[in-house]
Amino acid sequence: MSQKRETPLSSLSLEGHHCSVDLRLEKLGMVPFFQDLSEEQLRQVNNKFTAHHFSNGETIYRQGDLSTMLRVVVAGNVKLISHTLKGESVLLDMLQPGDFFGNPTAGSKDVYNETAETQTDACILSIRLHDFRGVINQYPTVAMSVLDITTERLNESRQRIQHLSTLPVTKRIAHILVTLGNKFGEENRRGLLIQLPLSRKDLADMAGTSTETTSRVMSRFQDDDLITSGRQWVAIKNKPELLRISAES
Amino acid sequence: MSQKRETPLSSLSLEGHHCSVDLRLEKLGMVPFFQDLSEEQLRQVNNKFTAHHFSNGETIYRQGDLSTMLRVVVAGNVKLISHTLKGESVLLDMLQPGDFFGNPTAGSKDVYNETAETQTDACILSIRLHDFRGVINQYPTVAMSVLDITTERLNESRQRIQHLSTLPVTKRIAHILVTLGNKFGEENRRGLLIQLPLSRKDLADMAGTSTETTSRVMSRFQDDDLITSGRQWVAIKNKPELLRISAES
DNA sequence: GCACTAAATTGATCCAGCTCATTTTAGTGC
DNA sequence: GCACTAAAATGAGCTGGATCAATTTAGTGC
Repeated sequence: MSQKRETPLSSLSLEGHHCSVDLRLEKLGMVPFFQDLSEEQLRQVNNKFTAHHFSNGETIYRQGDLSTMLRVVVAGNVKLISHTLKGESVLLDMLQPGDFFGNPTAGSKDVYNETAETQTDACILSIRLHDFRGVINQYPTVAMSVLDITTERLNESRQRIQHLSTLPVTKRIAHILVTLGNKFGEENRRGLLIQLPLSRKDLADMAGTSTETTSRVMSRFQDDDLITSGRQWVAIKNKPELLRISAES
Repeated sequence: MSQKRETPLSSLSLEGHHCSVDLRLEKLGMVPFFQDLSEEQLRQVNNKFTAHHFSNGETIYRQGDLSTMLRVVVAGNVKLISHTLKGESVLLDMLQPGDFFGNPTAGSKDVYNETAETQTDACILSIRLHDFRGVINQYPTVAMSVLDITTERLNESRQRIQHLSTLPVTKRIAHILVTLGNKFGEENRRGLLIQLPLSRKDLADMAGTSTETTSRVMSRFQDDDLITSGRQWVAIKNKPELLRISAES
């Protein structure tokens, strides 16, 4: 494990055995919507889940696949991407341990309308939708919690619509950086490092713009000493100023 | 009621008394997420609701107001608008009888992050969030149904993000027209009339573009005989072609 | 039928951001 | 330390759609 690493990102180096039954129960209790369950209840729910390890860059499911499972990130990061007919991609969400993904209420004929791809090595739990529906029916607090999270995501999504409709690229990117900093940031000698492989392309797909434009904006931010960045990583040096930029009229 | 009406839109002409207790119970059973309840259960739930009549153009609540109620459209149309700092508006959703709005899981300190405004005369039912939470806990099928609808809205919202990020204005507008046609369309001698006051500004706020551009696009569609339109109304004459335009590569 | 008004249209100009093409560089493996 | 490669940066030119300004028109009230 003494290979030279220049990236400031800490590697997960998740081995297969890290994604085992042992880890599951412990982690499942950390998932927001299972937090209110008792140990016994948790153990029951846990039995319905299976764990899988994915390497960096693997596809978990593809847009258009039949939606049969609900999944939960236990370790690592997952990105949800929606692909256009002509191959452009839109990055819908970046997930963290504890986040669920897949359609919680899909019927037997529904398909995923996005592709899920690991952004690091990752450990993912899956439960069959049928079983999850059972859990929801049995534990109202779980249902409430899932509804909570989904509503929150809807609100975020609507905010993004607003930004795409009304803000110029610079502000959109500034806002995205601040959001990512809040969600994935880790204080560090370089500043607030976004602990996540994050390319210009990823940012562009989040901001709804081209990589070139993203690169130009990032260069400007770097010149103004608001960020530092290298390949696939970004650290925020001046969050207040970025926030100001994203919100100024 | 024999006033001259040139608009092809049928007016609701909803009087106050149309929005009364009498109407409530009947309508409440039509709301998707109460469909599975028995008559007795429905009556109980019904007691928690209060009915209000709003005239065309009234504001039901404002972005930033404390979120205390969940609301359901019984009659008429409601639009959800998000306002920018500098007064631009984004039309988030157009609601129909049966649709709920307001934040179903808001905590005691949450605020609405959009403004709700009637687009016609309207009858609206309200339930206190606390009471609604009770209903959800008591009836898992209601919780499931609300989750269902919220998930569906999230998916729609994400599709819109994709369109804003990747499609040119013409295709976005074509797609919006088809969607509105499917949701609010009524066959008519003019074609598929969108039964809803719908200005160029409304369309522009949905498509994330300017009224002028929207007007130009609509003029082109009219020249190509895809639509007919007047003030605040649009009828679709060739849906297949609009659909083709919205999806072509 | 006529006058009135807000909605819609149309015109002209401009620029933010896209596209295409090329060069530079950060990070890795050896 | 050096070579290699994919990511990032940069340049130049072009265009979709915004903006500003003026005109037309649909629908209503009288």
